[in-house]
Amino acid sequence: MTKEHPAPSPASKESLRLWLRILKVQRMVEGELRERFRTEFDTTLPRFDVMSALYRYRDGMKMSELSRALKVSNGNVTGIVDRLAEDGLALRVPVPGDRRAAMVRLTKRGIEVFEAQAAAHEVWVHEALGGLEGEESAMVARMLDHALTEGDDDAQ
Amino acid sequence: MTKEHPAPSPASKESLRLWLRILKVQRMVEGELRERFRTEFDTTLPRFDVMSALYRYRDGMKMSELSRALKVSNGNVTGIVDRLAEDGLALRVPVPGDRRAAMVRLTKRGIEVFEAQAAAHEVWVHEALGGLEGEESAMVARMLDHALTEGDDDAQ
DNA sequence: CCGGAATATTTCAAGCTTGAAGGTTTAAGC
DNA sequence: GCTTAAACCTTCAAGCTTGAAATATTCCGG
Repeated sequence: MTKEHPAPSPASKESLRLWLRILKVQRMVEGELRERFRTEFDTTLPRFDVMSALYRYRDGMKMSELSRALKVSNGNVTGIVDRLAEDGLALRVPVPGDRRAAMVRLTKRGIEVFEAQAAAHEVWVHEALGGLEGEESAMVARMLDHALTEGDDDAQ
Repeated sequence: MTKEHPAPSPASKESLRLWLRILKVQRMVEGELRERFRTEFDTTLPRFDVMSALYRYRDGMKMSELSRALKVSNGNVTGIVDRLAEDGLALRVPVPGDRRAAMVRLTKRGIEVFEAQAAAHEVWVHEALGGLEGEESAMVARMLDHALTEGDDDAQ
């Protein structure tokens, strides 16, 4: 019996399989969340992400801080904040000592709206990912972190 | 079936943490891949995805099959295939018995180009996710699958 | 054969995303 | 003080994405 394994199935194949799995889960969950946010709150995931950051930093963030925190481009944040401001959920406040910068913060209504959305979001995520028991869930999270320790330079 | 509801530190928090971890890995890897595809092949991930499907189905796919396989909207595929066709990488072929439908397939050059891209893609993914040894990688993949068995109806 | 339902695809508006370019304002070196 | 660099933000073009509406074609019951 010749033990002739076809193509030594290199480690890169295993990584590829993992990557496709991650992508599949991500797309499925994100699709679910997008649909829910759209129909139940008439909003989008990017808006929720921005509001989430602003909720954590109640005193406000500069546009640049926001884009760094969310790891999206500068120009991207501009448009999203524009729309949040139009809807009265966020607000641009001039920075006293610096006429270039602007602080962004949630309005009172923005805070209320976000809290409702965040509660629903947590439930939705759990519904989508509930297939893992607490211990497994934590383990997967840990291993995922470990997966990109190589080549990752700004862990958070 | 397994309906637990621990009050203090609910399981949903654990799911949320896992979700954020998945998102972080996905964004990091996808960002890396996008940058590489852009600079080294002057293409995009969505284009690569479409070509990948067409490479698997050498005889061609209908637009609707394509959008179902990639799990993206109908209208989405139209634009991507348009651009691939403009670049001479893909081709629309009329279906004999049905004047509504069109088969899409890679051109000879499309096949060559895709093979080069796919080889690089595999390496890039491994570089990005290489932090896990083969066995761990397989385990995470398995658990991720399990994570959404609840509520998942079209596994593939 | 006719008319409506189903299928296949495109078009469209709105929003997200990036990378690059532009415009201000501030900081730093000399 | 002046000049140059840096920091901050916006604008822009191109592409992706969705959901909904519009076309076109085929299928099917009667």
